[in-house]
Formats: sequence, structure tokens, C-alpha cells
Amino acid sequence: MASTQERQADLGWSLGALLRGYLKLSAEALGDLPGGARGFQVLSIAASNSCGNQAQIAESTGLDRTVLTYLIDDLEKAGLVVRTPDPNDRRSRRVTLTDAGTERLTQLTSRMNQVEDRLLSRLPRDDADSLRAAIVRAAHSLDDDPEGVCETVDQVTAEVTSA
Amino acid sequence: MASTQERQADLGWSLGALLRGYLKLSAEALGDLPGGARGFQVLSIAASNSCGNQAQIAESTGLDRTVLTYLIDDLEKAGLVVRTPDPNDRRSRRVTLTDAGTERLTQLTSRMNQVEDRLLSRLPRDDADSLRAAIVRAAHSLDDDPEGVCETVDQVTAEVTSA
DNA sequence: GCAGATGTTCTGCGATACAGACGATAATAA
DNA sequence: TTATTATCGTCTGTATCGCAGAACATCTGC
Repeated sequence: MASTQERQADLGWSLGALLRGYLKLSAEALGDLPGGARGFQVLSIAASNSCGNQAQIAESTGLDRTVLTYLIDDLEKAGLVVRTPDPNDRRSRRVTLTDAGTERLTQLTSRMNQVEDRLLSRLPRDDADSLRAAIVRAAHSLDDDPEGVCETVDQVTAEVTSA
Repeated sequence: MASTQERQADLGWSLGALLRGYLKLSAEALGDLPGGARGFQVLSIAASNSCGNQAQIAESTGLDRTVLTYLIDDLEKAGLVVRTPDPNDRRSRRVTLTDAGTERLTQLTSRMNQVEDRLLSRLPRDDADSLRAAIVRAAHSLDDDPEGVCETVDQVTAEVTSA
């Protein structure tokens, strides 16, 4: 165990490098999906009925609400989602998948799982599986953070955004 | 072991969430360092005499060379680094730390290690240590990738960039 | 009803990635 | 040597994105 003093503080670099690799592979896998990896995230969230309105999608993805407006516009134009007014609160719009969106998401999820496998393909299989699970667990641990570590931050995108 | 079909393809979201958290905490820890987390990465690379010129720094950090020009300008103005022409190839500039830069980097590395600890502080200590090491290992595994998975990608930043 | 809060959209601004051009320099070929 | 090509750093122009703030509709609480 390296002590704090001895370590090189390269977790940030490592996360950035992994995310860059992920986004690069995603770009191929997602083809012309509006918004690329961001669009895929929005579809995934919309599919999990857990959150309907744009504010929640913005918080979950870390995207700015102003960008989300246009991203959802594009997904809607592509016929993958629809905005429907929430009957309980007409200020907010529920974003739900169309049939075409559901089908597209199913295809893309399979391809994105392959992307994840490829990203970690240099690691021993078991290591890759457990690392993947551990990363997901660590990310979820931030959600409960009372200090709100996981809120939207400007620059994640600037460094790691996908085209 | 979830099969590819059953998984949710949320590694990308998780990496983004972790990086957002990291960048948020970094912003506090780095104060007025030019370029924030990006500036810290440049200082770290300049300190490891391994790579001197800007092209190598750009490749390692995933930053665009045009942005790097201005970022290094700012670090130079702050008296933390100096650009010196490489005597062996006068096209390229070696970026080296000044004494003040070395001192600053030492302080900041300590603070950034604390940031990494805080980021994973919701996990059991041993899990956090091994996860951190595994992430760093996985990131380095991309470097050797013959397919060049780890090259500069636009959007990592858009999603995960630091302020 | 009224004041304040919230959800969405729009505008303006700054930061960033990217493509492309440029000049200086280096490496290679003729 | 000379000419061609490639590389490094810089600069310009364009598009995208995060963010602050305003506007509008709507909800909540008084």
C-alpha cells in the first residue's frame, strides 16, 4: 500500500484515458446516433422508467440542461423518443422511447457491451469483469454523497467528451 | 458473471460520473492553478522527464495541441514551467519545471492524493486501494494497444472535462 | 389570489476540440 | 547540394459544450 505521500496522483489521468478510449470505441459502435455516447445514455435512462423529466436526465448524465434540450430535439427528430407533458406537472416533459427507440436501444446496448469488453480486453478476463463491476459500484457510491460530489461539472466534457 | 446480453452497458456512465466527481474535487484542491486539472497533468508529465515536447504531452493528456499552446503559455506566465528549444531538434520545445513549479507540484500532488482518497471514500479502504490500482493498470493497458484506442478523442472533455 | 420555487427553452459568453494553414526545422531522396 | 516530404509549434476559423441569466409556463404554499 503506497501512502498518500508516495503516490503519483494519476487516478485522474487514468480515468480520462479510459474514458477517451471508451468514447473512441463508442463512436464507431453508435454510428449516426444523435449525440453519440450522450444520446445512448439518454436512451438508456429514458428506457429505465425511473426518471422521466429532463432535469433528472441532466443530473444523471452530467449534461447541461441547455444542451439536453437540443440533444432530445435531435433524438425526437430521429423518431427514437417522444416528449409528452407530464399530466401531474405540466411544466415537465416525460421523455419516453418510441418502438423504434426501444429497438435501437436494444441493438446499441449489445454493441456497447462489446465496446466495454474491447476496452478492457488487454486485461485478464476475470480482472476485467471485476474491475468493471467495481467501477460501476464506485460510481454509484458517489450518488449518495451528501456533499454532492457527483453534480454537473463543466470540464469533464472538455477533456473526455465524444464527438 | 453477467453475459454480454444481460449487462446494461453502464461502464461509460460510471467512468463519466467518477471523472465528474474527480474534477469537482480537483477544482477546490488546485485553486488558481492555470488550467486546473489539465494544468496539473501537464506539470506531472513535465516533471517525469520522460517526455519533453508538446506533441508528447498532447498525446499523453489527450489535449489538443492548439489548446496546449495556450495552457503552457499560462503555466509559463505563472512561472511554473519554461519552454526551452530542444538542442537536438529546434522545432520542438522542451517543457521543464522551474523551481517554483517543482515546489508547487509537490504541494498539489499531496492535495490531489487526498482528492483521490475522498473520491473513493465511500468504499471500504481496501476496496478503494485495489480499485484505484486496477484503474491505473487498465488505463496503462490501453497505451500498448496496437489499434490506438487511447488517442485523442474530442468528447471525453465535453463530458468530463475539468475547469 | 399572490409570492416564490421549479421545469424548459432561449440567448450570450467563454472554453474547448478539430481541421486547416503557416513558418521553421529536420529527414530523406534525387 | 538541392528538392521533396514530414514534423513541431502556432495561429485562424468553426462547431460544440458548459454555464449564467432571462423569459415563460406551471406548481406549491401562504
